[in-house]
Amino acid sequence: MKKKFYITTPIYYPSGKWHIGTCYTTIICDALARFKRMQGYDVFYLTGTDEHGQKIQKVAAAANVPVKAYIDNVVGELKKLWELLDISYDKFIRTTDEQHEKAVQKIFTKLYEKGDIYKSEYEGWYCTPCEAFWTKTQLVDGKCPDCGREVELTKEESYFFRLSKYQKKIEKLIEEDKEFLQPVTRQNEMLNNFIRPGLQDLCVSRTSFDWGVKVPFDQKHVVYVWIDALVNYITALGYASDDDELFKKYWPADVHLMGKEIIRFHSIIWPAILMALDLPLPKKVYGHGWLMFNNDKMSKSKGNIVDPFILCERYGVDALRYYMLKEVPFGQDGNFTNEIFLKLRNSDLANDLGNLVSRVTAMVSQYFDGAIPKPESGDEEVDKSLKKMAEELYPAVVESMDKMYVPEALESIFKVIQRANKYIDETAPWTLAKTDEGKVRLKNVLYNLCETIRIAAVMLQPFLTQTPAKIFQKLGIAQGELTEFGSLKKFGAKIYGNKVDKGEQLFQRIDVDKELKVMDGILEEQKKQAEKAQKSDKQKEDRKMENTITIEQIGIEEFEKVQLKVGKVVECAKVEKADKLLCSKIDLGEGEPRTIVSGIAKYYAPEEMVGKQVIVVTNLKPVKLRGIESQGMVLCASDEEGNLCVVSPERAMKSGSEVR
RNA sequence: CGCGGGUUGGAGCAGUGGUCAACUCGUCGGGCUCAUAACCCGAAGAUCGGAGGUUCGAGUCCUUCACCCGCAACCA
Repeated sequence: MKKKFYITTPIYYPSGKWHIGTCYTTIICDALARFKRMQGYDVFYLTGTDEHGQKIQKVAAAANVPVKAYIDNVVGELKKLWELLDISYDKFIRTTDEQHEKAVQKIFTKLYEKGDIYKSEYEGWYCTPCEAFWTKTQLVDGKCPDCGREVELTKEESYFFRLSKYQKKIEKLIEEDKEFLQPVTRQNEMLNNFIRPGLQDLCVSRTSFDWGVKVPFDQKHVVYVWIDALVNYITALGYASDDDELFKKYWPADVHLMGKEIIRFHSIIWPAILMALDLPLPKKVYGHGWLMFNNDKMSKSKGNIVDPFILCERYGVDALRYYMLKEVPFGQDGNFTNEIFLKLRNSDLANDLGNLVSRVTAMVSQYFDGAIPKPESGDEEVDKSLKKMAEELYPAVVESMDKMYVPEALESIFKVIQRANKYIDETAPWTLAKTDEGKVRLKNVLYNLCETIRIAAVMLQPFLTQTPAKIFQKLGIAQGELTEFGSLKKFGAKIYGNKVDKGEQLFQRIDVDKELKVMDGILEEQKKQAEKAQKSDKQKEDRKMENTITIEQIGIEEFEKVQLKVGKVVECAKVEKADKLLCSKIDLGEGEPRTIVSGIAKYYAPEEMVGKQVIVVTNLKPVKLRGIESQGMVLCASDEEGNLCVVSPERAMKSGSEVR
């Protein structure tokens, strides 16, 4: 029986437009999946979308579209994107699939019956600002241990997963199974930051929104993301359904691949859920780095997203796939810039690979009338060296791929391509062609080159989806035995006699400077559109808010409850161990200046604050922030990107002046 | 001292005690003319963040300082 290989991407959240960062994980998984398939594994490659939750509900409401219709549209685009990028997934799961929803309910019920999910009734102390529940023993002086504020006996009942129960087992798992969480640097991060300090039971239901899977035995609750989303990896295989053949066959997963931001959930919560279900754990959770754009985190609001559709249309799918697979050091953050993208496409794909194929096919046409010659004489040293490299390529790539070092695998392949280019210089076919004796030798040379190209093309198939087929076509090779890994064991496939077809260039060279300007133009256009869209979204959202949530109108007497005064900052210092906090002493004309902590350290230096007049809410309940009691609040304006600006009186006023 | 990572030629990076500090891009020079102004060869360019220490010997180990970046915390 074939060995199985089950690989997954995370399920993506369809709250907006898809961009190049979305493609990264998926392309890597695709390359791994294709590689394993070619190796003869029985591969199951899963991807999909996580479609529940409050945010989706809101976004859809803002767009004034029924939730499901909204999602269907976005998911449709995602599927188009995967088609464009030749993603060979075996299943696309949506958490709104009936099978998934039913299975989630069964899983939830099972965990509940087992006692690993319990209802927290009236014994949870809830800190509203922290959105956190605490047990009585966790409270400090009856207050939130996090922020020191009052907590309330919550009226919102919730279901909890007993994550704490699995703490020891999770700790042991990560400490002992070094293969489980990769790269290793994440292991300590998880252990020190999350596991050892103690795992708290996890709230796994909500009543605050209803776009989700209903808790079967308590309809006003909706299953929250942890369970709903994570279990997709098993429900997609039919776990807890009538037909669990796939589950029996493929579980446990061989690799869950994801971005580093969600490692925590996959390495802690997910195994705990599986333990609770008495199921085997995935063999590996691999967190890769992020793809940065011009060294900036990809963000939609900045409008700096490269549209993959445009990139593929202009430069080809393979160029994009190549970039993703080759340029980003695995496990680390990578950078995407248009310039590097274009340069890499030129140097590797056009110059090395494309040009090699071009020059070789040209010579076969010119010297042998288009038929690949059969070698007649023995090998010389150069031949041996070339052949050796070509023959050693497959094992080398396997080794890299087993470690998931995709860039390294591609590097090996391109080493061979470069070696072939060098081989042409060393053998100088154009000189050989001039004499009869040389022509005999020339047969060997050109055959060796064609065969090397064939080998490289076979190896490239998991990574590039268009180019290898084009190369085979140029060499007159039909898809079949000679395009499979099995044909790589020895150099010398029977391709002589094949008619080559020079045809079109594989990759047209690009004038980088010129093209960069074009791309800047496109980006500029996108930015404008993004801004426009944001504005109209905002408007829609605002309108919606008015209709539904309606900000409560207040009378003047309510406003007067808030006491605002002008104050002057007399002292200001950074709060230790806090990035965002400044602690100021503010004179409010009360004799003693007040101590007020504000989250503006990112925008103001302490010395810059001293002497400034600010508006202070003076009758706010004091609150402890990082151990300092803050006796009020400094008013600030903030935009949607979070930029802050303190509000000052337009002219200097006496400290303590009232503001109304 | 919350946890972790980083600081190596113009850029990006490899290198966990011992030959000339590797590779890619860029720069400069040369070769070739089959090919997509491409390909091949060669050269220049690094006191390996600072200081101290261990050692016969350190980019590599230890101490310390500085700066950068994640994660966590924090934003009344």
